[in-house]
Amino acid sequence: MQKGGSKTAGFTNRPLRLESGGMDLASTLFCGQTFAWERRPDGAFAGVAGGRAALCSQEAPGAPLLLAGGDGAPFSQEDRAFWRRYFALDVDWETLLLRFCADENLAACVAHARGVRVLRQPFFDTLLTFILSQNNHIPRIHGLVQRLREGFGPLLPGGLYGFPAAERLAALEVEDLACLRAGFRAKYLLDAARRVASGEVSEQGLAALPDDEARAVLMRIHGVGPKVADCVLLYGLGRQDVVPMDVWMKRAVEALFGGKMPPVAAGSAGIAQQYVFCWARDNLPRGS
DNA sequence: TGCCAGGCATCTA
DNA sequence: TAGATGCATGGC
Repeated sequence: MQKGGSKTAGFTNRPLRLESGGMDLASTLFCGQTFAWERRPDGAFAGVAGGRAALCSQEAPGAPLLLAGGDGAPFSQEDRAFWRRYFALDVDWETLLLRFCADENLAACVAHARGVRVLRQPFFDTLLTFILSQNNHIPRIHGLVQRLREGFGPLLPGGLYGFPAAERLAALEVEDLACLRAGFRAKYLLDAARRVASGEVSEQGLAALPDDEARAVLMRIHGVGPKVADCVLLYGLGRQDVVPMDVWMKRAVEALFGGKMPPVAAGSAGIAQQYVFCWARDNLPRGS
């Protein structure tokens, strides 16, 4: 993105500047917690969240974020509040990281990925994404999410497609999703959409429940097990004390901590796991 | 060309 | 109730 006014195709309005609080934008967007962003040739990142599209760039890790929207209008206060919340810019990360660094091994993970932040993603977007992630490669998850958005999501200003609404998906049949090439996951998407569209599962309802009960409600959805439920709780509902243990995290925890995580500050175990994950992905050989 | 992926549902003993 | 197996597809 060019300074002083984005001219990147489709994103034409005046950039919104947000202090990043030490965030490394590229690491954050590509550490495996979201599949809704793509890097453009000019180095900026185009992505969608909650029915909004944005082009986001950063001069260097830790520098302010510059966001451009696609409708040509200035960002509203509501937009500003949305993106600040999405990027978790209201969190005191330095204090949190200091707490993590009380443990020697976890400190090594934090040092490896200090600029990674846990995003606050929209609930339904996150649910769809992690249903698609099961038993899948990260590159393929990207492709599935992209086909889902482009096939069934709304066209947003800037030329990107948002995630489809639950009501839109709920009206479809499995055959309608054949274009996704999602395999057995297609019926899981529809079951999730129908339960959300009917109100049986809602962000507000889950927010009112303790972790265990919220997890149980999510696992009523066909295709949602403990791992997907925990990822939705962590990334989509801001339950930062849940601990999603995927393969790489498990390997890293075994390699670093002898099979169990060190004690971390209450309310932040999930975030600590994200740092462990980044370390594992970059330090452990595939298939180990 | 074959293995296997950031799981889960279903079957079977 | 725990362990084994199948699932669709495509990256590597």
